[in-house]
Amino acid sequence: MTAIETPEAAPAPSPDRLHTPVLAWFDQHARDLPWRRPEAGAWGVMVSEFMLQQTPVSRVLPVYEQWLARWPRPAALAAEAPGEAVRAWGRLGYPRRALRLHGAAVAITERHGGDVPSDHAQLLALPGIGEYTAAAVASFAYGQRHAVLDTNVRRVIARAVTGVQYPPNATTAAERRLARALLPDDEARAARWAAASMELGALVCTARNEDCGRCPIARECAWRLAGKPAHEGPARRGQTYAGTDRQVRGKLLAVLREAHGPVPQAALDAVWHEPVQRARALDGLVADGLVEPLDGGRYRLPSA
DNA sequence: GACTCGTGGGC
DNA sequence: TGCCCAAGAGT
Repeated sequence: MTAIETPEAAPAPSPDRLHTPVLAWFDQHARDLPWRRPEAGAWGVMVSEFMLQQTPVSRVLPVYEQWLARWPRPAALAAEAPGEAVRAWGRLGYPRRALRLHGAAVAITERHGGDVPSDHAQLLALPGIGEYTAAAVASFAYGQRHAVLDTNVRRVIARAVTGVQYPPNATTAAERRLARALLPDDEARAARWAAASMELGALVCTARNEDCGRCPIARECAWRLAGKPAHEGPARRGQTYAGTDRQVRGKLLAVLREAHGPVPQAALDAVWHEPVQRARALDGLVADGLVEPLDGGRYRLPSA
């Protein structure tokens, strides 16, 4: 019978064949980021993780430095008005993160004696900390063994192991299982692997224009061995922005951030022409606790 | 699960 | 130039 050459899925590489090259690559190419230095401590790691949610490193760097200089410990931030956190957040985006980081600092001060907890469940219970951030802090700050599944790691696993270009839209149980199975047994090595696989996704195995020529596991990569087939299925949801409530909220909050005191309604009305959407956006900011209404139609960042 | 929630830079 | 993306969390 005639053998027909059909594209066949490459076998998934064993974990050991991935760990050593990726860890060696990380030794040589890891960026020197301030939150990776020993003096950052768990608080520095935690602050960086909040800021890095959906935000590029280059934009986080300056804000991170100012933040840690001003609030070197959770208790220092907890003693401030939440509006100060929102103001210091600047233009990082998603300002509810600032509010949650402040709330987490308050909770750490009240419940944990001012020290960032090392326990995964206690981290997860803090505002603004979800599955990823809890694992990241426990792993990066405390050297624990956790699957740290961020967008970079998910993409690396999707390609190197599963053999597809992109991971699913939302994290699946299968991905969690796979990530756990890939974790080195040794705790310190597992923590190192978490950081290394994330860095590989950030620097080499990027969403677009991946650089397989610099990839330490190119020879093991199931996706590359399969001929790098294009992503199948529905396109991932694009994020529209222009004209949305988010844009209006951003404009409103920018005015309040830059004003050091109550702002009259008229100053807010000036940033968006359409009154219904403008009012809805402002209501949303108030409901979120990002804006505090005062008497006389004035507004300011939250004082408490 | 589907949506919302900012901002800016790279291609 | 527009579109895509960036260390997610909460509802």
